[in-house]
Parts: sequence; structure tokens; C-alpha cells
Amino acid sequence: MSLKLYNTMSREKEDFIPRDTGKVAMYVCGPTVYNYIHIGNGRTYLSFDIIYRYLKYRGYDVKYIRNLTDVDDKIINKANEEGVTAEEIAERYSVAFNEDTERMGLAKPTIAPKATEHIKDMVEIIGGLIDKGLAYAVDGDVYFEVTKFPDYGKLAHRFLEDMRAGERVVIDPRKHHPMDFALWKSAKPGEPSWDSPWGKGRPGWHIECTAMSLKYLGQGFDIHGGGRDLIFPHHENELAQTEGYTGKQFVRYWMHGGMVNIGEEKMAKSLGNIILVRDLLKERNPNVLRLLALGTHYRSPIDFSSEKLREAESAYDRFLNARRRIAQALESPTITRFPERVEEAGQLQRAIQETKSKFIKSMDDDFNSAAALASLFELVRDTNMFIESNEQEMTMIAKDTLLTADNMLVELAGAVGLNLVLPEEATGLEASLSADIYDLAAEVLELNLDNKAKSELLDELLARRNEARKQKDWVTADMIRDSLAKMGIEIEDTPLGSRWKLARD
RNA sequence: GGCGACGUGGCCGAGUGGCUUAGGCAAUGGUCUGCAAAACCAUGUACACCGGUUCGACUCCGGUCGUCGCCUCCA
Repeated sequence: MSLKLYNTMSREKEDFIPRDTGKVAMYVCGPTVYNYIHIGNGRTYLSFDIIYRYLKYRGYDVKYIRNLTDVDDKIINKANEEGVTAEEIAERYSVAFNEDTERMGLAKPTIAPKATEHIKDMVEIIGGLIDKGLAYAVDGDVYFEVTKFPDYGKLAHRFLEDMRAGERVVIDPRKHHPMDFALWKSAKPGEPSWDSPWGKGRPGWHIECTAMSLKYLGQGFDIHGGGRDLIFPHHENELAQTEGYTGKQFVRYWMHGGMVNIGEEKMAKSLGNIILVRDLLKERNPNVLRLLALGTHYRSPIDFSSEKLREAESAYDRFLNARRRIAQALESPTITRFPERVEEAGQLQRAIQETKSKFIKSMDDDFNSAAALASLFELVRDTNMFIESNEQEMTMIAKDTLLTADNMLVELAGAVGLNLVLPEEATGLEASLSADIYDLAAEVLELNLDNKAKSELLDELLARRNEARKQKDWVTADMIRDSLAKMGIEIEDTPLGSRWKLARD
């Protein structure tokens, strides 16, 4: 069974055959660090995080490079606005980017190189392009000459004569062709600059990716990714300059992710509808965001809305609740013989295997995460039904099978970075319990509170409530339930007994 | 003007030449229950429109309408 992925270059799904068997070299264009990242950026990084993790899950040895663009006009503009140096801006938002991506639960790339640390490599490549007659210097600027690269336009599938160059921007008369793009820009006073054969200046945008991808991944690496909007001009230009320079194929597979719209509109600064990742994650669980991304194919646009988020939250809860049910069922009394249940366990066992193969089949088909997710939900339904039909007691076989199902859910969700750890099982439980629990315990329990952990008190409170329920002391039972609810602890009374859960953060 | 994507049941969102009950959310019904909440289970016959190809099309082809994206630095 082979992995297929859609290649922007051929516009077809292709069998994925990496350059080196068993290894994947992938490069994703990272952010220009001049602001906090918004959810559109976030979605792209999330998409490639999913791809990265899944490739590793499939056994590939993946080298994943995601750069930071820390020298750029936008950074300089921002610095001028704030009256600080460009370096300060770049540093501030690089740090912020790392914080945001960590909060999003993104795996760290193998290497996260910075443009400013590779100026020398870029200068060398630019020099090489001039030597080959593919670039020319004018007044300290260097331009790539697109008409000298016959394949120019092959990625974006557009031809020079079709493009309306200059329609939106005044054409620089020094350029040989309006589409020629800057490899090197001469520095104005006060701008960050480096020495070069053409005078002090800084690199153009595209050249950094050429330099860093060649340096860390070499020629003809496997996957180059980014948002759709990077196809032209960014990746087209990268491609032209790199293949012009090396004379060899630059990238085997080009992958581009879909955009995020706000409602039906494009998210854009001019529309004032930018949503920052860090703002969103102040009140939302990162797994919910990931689930939202997984629910739509990576190449399709997402119309973002708070309704969508709420739906994703409910869906995420369905996974967590399934795991809670399984955990509870595993604690039910074990019975030794129940022959007619063996067949049911066998069915569930088969369902588990089917889930895995369906999941992999879906993901192997150009990372169809929405279909993969569906198989996970099917397993959730199967385990729920299994637990239901076993009523209140289970054989060891049944429990083993349930445990296998639980492990499979966690494994497959984890393969695409979805974390199904229950909030109440996470290590921060003690911290997330409210201190109000002391007051409640003091009121309800007649015991010495000294040196008791909050989680211990919770256990005792739950025990106390069960006792009260047994004695039909509904006042006490309800009081405990309501008080705990205010602290974010929900109690569910089920046929298998009471169960509690912590609200998602 | 050029290139491209897309139009699926209340919403979102996969998918396929004739059996997918895709899946999620919501809704309705049911189970459970001291109450409550939650949870779980069960239902929906959809594929923009018009032609064509075919034994058969939501799926292939053509056209119409509509929505959207990119076309110099925006992921």
C-alpha cells in the first residue's frame, strides 16, 4: 500500500517515492516574524505538522525544516513604526512564534533555521546566478532575469505573457522584464545590511529558502510546502532561481495548503478580521483547533467561525467521553465465564483492526484526514455499543479488547497529533482544581484537612456524595454536585456508578 | 483579461460509475435516572441547473448559473 500525495506541479495525485528510500526531506516556509501569527498561518503549520507526524508514524525518517524569515521589508516597516530596531522586532516575534506553536502542540521541526544566519550562503548563490547569466546587478540591487529561465511559470502554470505585470504596482524601469524579482536589495540608511560584492544590502525574500533548503536538504528533496498563496510568486521564484543555479530538479513534490476565511471573507488586515493564534488559544483547547483542521482536507479552504469551533469542541468531547467510558468499564467487576460474549469481543477486535487499516488507507490518500477521523468515530461508536451491551460486568477478554480499542484510539489520534489525554488524568490536575474545594470539604466532611491534596479531597467528597445518595440524602448529594460543578467538575451518574470529569480548558 | 478551485441532506464535511447507512454538529425519538445534567443508542435518502456518454451517473464529458482564490512579496 503506497502513499499518494497531490503535487501542485503536476496537479495530480502521485505515488510518493522519496529521494532516499525510507527517508523524507521536507521544507515548509515558515513565518516572517513581524507580528503574532494568525489562524491562517496556524492552519498551514498545523497541516504540515499533521503531515510530518503521519509520515513519521508510517515509519519514515523525516527531516523537517521550517525556517524563520527574520529579515524583510515588513519587519523593517514595523520597526520604523515602533521606533525600534528591526532586530528587536524579529527577536520579539520569533519568540512569540515559538510560544504560539508550542501552545498549538506543533512538533518541533528538525531544524528551524533563520534567514539572517545564512546570508553568506545566499550571497554565494546570487553570485553563481550572475555568473550563469541568470541574474544582473543594477545600482547595488540584483535581479533574477525570468526570461533567461525557460521553465519560468511551470509550477504556477502561468506564462509570462499571461500575467498582468505592473497592473497593481509601478514597474521599475531598471528591470529587464517586469517580472524580474529581487535577489539582493541595496540598503537604505538605518536598515539592517550585510556586505556583498554589490555593496551593502539584504537578501530578497525568495533566496533564503533556496539557500537553506539546499544547505539542509540538498538537491531534489522530497516535499516543499506552504500556503496556497505562496505558489506564486514565492515558490515559482524559488524554483526558478534554484534550478537555474543547480541545473537540477529542486523539489520532488510541491504541497500547498488551503486558506482560512473568516466567515465567507478572506482574512486580511485590510478587512480587520485577523484572528491571532494566541488570542484564540487563550480560551480554546489546542486539540479543538487541530480537530477542526483535521475535519477538512488540507487543500480545502476553511470558513472559520465560532460555531465551527463549538462543533469541534463537541466532537472532541465525544472522543474524551469514549475514553472515560472505557476507563470506567475497565473498573467494573470481572466475571470469568460468559461464552456468548466471546463473539462480541471478537467483533470489536475486528473493528479495531478495520479502524486502523481504514485510517491508514485514508491518510495514505493524500492525507485525507477527514475520512481518517471518520474511522476513529466509528470505533468510538463501536466501543460505546460494546460497553452498553456488556452491561455491568465484563470478562477479561472483553476488558482486554476494550483496552486495545482505547490504545488504538490514542495511537491513531496521536499519529496526527491529536492528544486524547483526559484533563482529569493530565499531570496538572492538582493545579487545575479550585482552592474552593477546601471550603467545600470543610463544610461537608468532618475531617482534618491539613496536608490533604486537593485531589484526595475530591475523592473523599465523591465518596461522601455516593454515601449520601445511598441514604437518599439528596440535599447533601446535590449540594456536593452543585458545588463541584462551580469548580468545573461535572458529575455524571451512570448505571455503572458515578463518574466525574474536569471541564476542558 | 489569464490561471485555478469549488457547488453534497438543517449546518459542516468526506467519497464513489451501480451496496459508503462516510463522519461530525444540530434536531427529533428512545435508554438511563431520586431530580438534574451528562452520556449512550436510533432516525434523515442529499449530491447547483441543462444536455450528452452509458444498461446505469451524485460520480465521466460539454454547456449554463453561482461562489471563491491567485496573477510581486499575504500561510
